[in-house]
Amino acid sequence: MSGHYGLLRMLREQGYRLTPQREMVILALHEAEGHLSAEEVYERVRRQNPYVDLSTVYRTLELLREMGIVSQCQVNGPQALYELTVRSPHHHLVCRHCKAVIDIAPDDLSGLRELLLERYHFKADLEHLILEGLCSACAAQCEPAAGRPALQEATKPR
Amino acid sequence: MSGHYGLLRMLREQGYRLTPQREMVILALHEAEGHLSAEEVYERVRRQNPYVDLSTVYRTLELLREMGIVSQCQVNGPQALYELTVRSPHHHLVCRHCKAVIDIAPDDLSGLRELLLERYHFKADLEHLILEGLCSACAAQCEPAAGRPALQEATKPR
DNA sequence: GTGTCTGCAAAGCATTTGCACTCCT
DNA sequence: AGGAGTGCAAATGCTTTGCAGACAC
Repeated sequence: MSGHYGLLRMLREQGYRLTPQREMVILALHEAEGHLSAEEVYERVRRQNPYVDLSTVYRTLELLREMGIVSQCQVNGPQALYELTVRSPHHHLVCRHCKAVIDIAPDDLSGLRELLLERYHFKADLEHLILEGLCSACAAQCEPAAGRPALQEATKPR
Repeated sequence: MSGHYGLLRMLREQGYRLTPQREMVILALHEAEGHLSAEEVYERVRRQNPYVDLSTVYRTLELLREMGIVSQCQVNGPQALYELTVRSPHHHLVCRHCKAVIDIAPDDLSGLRELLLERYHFKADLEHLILEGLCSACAAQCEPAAGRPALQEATKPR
């Protein structure tokens, strides 16, 4: 797919109005590299037209999500992140301690996908996977010894 | 595993204080069948001691989450849900079409765990994994042809 | 005794909503 | 013309935080 015009047409075809605000939101998502928060979409839209309101951005993102044009995910914290669903697959490892996000290659999950397909005949949607755990730094800091679930050294009580 | 006493001991061993509030939070989670929201933990704790504060529940849940005793997930809406990680390991494949839940063996994920550890030095918490996708029946039924899940027919503009 | 932990109250943040006006169709 | 869509402002809901006092150690 070349541009965002197809997405704009989809709005029309489904009976929604094609407003400048909606076009700017779609364009912002289209030009973005990765995920954007509602606030980030808002900022990008504002550069084009400072009179657009944040609530309009939220309403538009919700509309696009319902239509399946946009996917929404919660990576860290309360803030939802949005992205065009036409984007290529990507996966994240999120450290439960320092909150770092590590991107991993899609190929690293192909083994799991095949295993689930062969053994359970299950077609897993691994297009947008988020796995929690400990990054190397936090693991070294928290689990110098072998213990299964536990932290060994006291992380300093706050 | 008999009770929640081991978890209480873990707090002590890691240098945290063992308070009645923390004990009640752990007990509430231990007695719960599945996931609980912070508010639900709060209500259960309140039945034992009406003077406990909601903020204490939040602080305790955050502490337990950092320690890996509790897992946190966002299922629907903004509200986070909590659960003891010892409940696990339970892995599920959830069909996005028929909602069927398929349990899978923990061993099936050991390959992925090792891969993430070797390649990214990331200690993944795979104790409680939920993967979405299509079960064999629905896959045959729904996607004989192309990939993307199609958009629905025009939902009526509100 | 010491410093962590708690209750209380208030703030913070992301998101939603009511309403009158705008403007796409 | 008419109603979907918007801007504005205020509200909502969940979660966090500052602080003084309480209590586990």
